[in-house]
Amino acid sequence: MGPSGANPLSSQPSPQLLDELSQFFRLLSEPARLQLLCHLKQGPMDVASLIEATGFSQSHISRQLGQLQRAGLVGCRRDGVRLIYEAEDQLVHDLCALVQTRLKQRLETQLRELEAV
Amino acid sequence: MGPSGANPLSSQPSPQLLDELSQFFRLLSEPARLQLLCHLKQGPMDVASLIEATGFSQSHISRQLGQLQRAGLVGCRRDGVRLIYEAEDQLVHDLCALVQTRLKQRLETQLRELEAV
DNA sequence: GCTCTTTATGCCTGTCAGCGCATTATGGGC
DNA sequence: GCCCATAATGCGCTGACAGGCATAAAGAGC
Repeated sequence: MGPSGANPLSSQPSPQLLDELSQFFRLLSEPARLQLLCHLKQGPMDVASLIEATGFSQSHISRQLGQLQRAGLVGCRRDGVRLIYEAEDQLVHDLCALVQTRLKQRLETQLRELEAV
Repeated sequence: MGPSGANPLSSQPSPQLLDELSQFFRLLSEPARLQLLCHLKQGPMDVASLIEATGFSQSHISRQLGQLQRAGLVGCRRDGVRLIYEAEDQLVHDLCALVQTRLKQRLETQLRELEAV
């Protein structure tokens, strides 16, 4: 492909794209949010359960869920007086799996190098 | 699979894993680092070129490259007096491509919803 | 309508990391 | 050996954001 190829990341991506990508990754860079996503992956949960499961304050949970919702990673519906949140995107799980595999490989490599000495 | 299944992300991941995952994503949550990675994807580059390409200070570039190197995302070799850095991991590109596809889908969905009104 | 529960938000503080400047350390070339 | 170019680090400033507390908003049930 040429120097101005259409393939997005082959040439230098625009600052906007860089920003959006980094903002997305930023969402996943916080253990608390990742934890919420992991809990929601088990199935829809109401806020009270998330508070109990994580130990965070209600305001904190609410803010983090708000961020995740604005990014489209979670959705919510009402059940009576409660809000039931649920994960809406398989992508996060896939990303985590990829990264986890890599972390594992890296550790194994380091282990082998240690043994080689 | 059972409640304590071996499949890592199906049950609740350990705090350590959560931390490592989030730390990895944190690396990608900074436009400057993402930009460096994108430049290096084009091929190995020396630091001076990276400084010129990005406009960041030498100290900043050095620090960011240090972080990326410790994470194994870039490597470097000497060429005379200069250090030539290069991307060492395809994973970042794959992750960015996945996220970019999702961002695109999301925008298209929003567009359709607007048109539907 | 009012009340009570649940969720969202305003405010505050502490912490952390980006970023540049100035300096030090490192390593090639003479 | 010394000098010079290049990269790394100490320092300080600043902005962003996590996180809790207190309060406001929203909505179900009466």
